[in-house]
Amino acid sequence: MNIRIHNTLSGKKELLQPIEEGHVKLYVCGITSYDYCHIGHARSSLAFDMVVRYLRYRGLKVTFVRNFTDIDDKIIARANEQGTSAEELANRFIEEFYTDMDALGVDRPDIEPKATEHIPEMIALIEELVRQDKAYPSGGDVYYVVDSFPEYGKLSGRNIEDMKAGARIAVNEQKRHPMDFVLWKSSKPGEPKWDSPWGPGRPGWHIECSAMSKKYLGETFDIHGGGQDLIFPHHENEIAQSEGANGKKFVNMWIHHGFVTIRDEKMSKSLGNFLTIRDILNNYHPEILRFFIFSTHYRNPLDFSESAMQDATSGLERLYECVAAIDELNEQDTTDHSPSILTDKDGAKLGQLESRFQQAMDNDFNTAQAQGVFFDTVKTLNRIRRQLGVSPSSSDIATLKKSVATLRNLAGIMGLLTEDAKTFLAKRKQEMVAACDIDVETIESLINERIQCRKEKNWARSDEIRDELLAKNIELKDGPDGTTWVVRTT
RNA sequence: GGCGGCGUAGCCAAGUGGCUAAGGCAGUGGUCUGCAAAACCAUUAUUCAUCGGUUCGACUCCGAUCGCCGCCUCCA
Repeated sequence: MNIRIHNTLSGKKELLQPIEEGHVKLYVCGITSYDYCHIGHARSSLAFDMVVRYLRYRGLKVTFVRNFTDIDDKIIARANEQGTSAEELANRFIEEFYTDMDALGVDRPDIEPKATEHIPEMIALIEELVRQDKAYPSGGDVYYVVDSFPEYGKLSGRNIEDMKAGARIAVNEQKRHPMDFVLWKSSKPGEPKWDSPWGPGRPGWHIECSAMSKKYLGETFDIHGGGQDLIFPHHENEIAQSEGANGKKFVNMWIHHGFVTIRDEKMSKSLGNFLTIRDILNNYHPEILRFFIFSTHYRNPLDFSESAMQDATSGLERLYECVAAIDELNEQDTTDHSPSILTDKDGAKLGQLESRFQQAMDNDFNTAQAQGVFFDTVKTLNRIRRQLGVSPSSSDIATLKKSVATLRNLAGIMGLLTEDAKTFLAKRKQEMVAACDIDVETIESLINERIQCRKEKNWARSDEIRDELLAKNIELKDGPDGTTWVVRTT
């Protein structure tokens, strides 16, 4: 096995070599639960869902931990706005998160720890840092001594002096050094609080991941992931905390995915270009969103637009059309006597489907390239299917069916082609007809009228019917087995 | 200002120094069709932002320039 992953720490692709043979330990930073999830969260969940599925498909055992940040300033502020408790608000949006994840078909991680359920572990870690003089209490808060960790900045490629020069850090009287960051925050009246050796308060944001990853995956583990915006300061601070306290390397490989943009700008509420997962799923099938997200490599920015989603729709339908057509081939109609029409080249192409897929995915989970392999295969399958005679060779049919089974299996790693193809297409068609100004009965009666006209060679009326339907976005297709119709998508 | 990334056909998007620069959408020609559509076949980048350098050989490595984006404050 030769899985190579881009490691943010080194800036290079490195061979995945789990510390424990055959067992990958993965920690991903989950959501802060104070609002509905947006399409960027969807990308994160889907990317790591794909990573885990692929590693398991490759025969590795994966322990996947993804946390919930269920206590922090934003949660407290939002709870106050809504006249509710931080706990109630956080739990409500965790439920909403699960609703979205289930709709997207994202598998649950093995362990989903919540920050509020690991306060003792965090306090223990902070105490250890204080004991080693790598942290100091100050006015009820506890701060990390950035100067105690010479490698501070190694993940994000910056150094303490440069950052001080950046001067975007507000001066805080409590801190000895402006880059020192908070491990424990004293609570103001009315805020949620836990007892600690430094008085009542709550944990700082970064400490939870250090504490929980240590508890569930150990002091050193294989992969830590998240969005690119977490590199600094979140992950940088996690490294400082964990390596400072444990005296060991924290994480071997760091995976960071890119952003989703809208009109080439990062989504933000102030710009009003903010789209939630449920906004998208109201208009698009979850597999279309998955197809779109996996059409670009996970580290690249991904620009959301209606037209990009339309492309994704066309692409996914093309895959499903191919699968549906081959599903429909009847093995009863075959004969062992007919010669195979497969060329050596066709056979080779189909035979290489899985290895080409693996080659793409082994190379830093290149889903875009893997999708290319799917389409390449579909092209071959379509061509062969089209060339089949009335009584095709049973071995050819078997080859087609086997290829489709493989295709489905591999696409399933990205959560694609998971539905029955015929059902998927029929459902799509139904939804689209609903959006048209015409019903199925009318369409079919017009088609029947047209069939009659065509028999009588009344082309004028025949074309008139076709144009009439086309005006309502219904497109007719005259095939050897009669006339079928589709809803036009433009 | 510091750090990181990106710039490949009309659009989207792969490309792990050397074999034909994947694939999708759109376009064009053909097969099919009464004519179409769909499907299938063929075709569409002598060239990878620009300029230099390393090399027998660079889209791929190095440097500079231009343009775009992100992080440096909560952020997927």
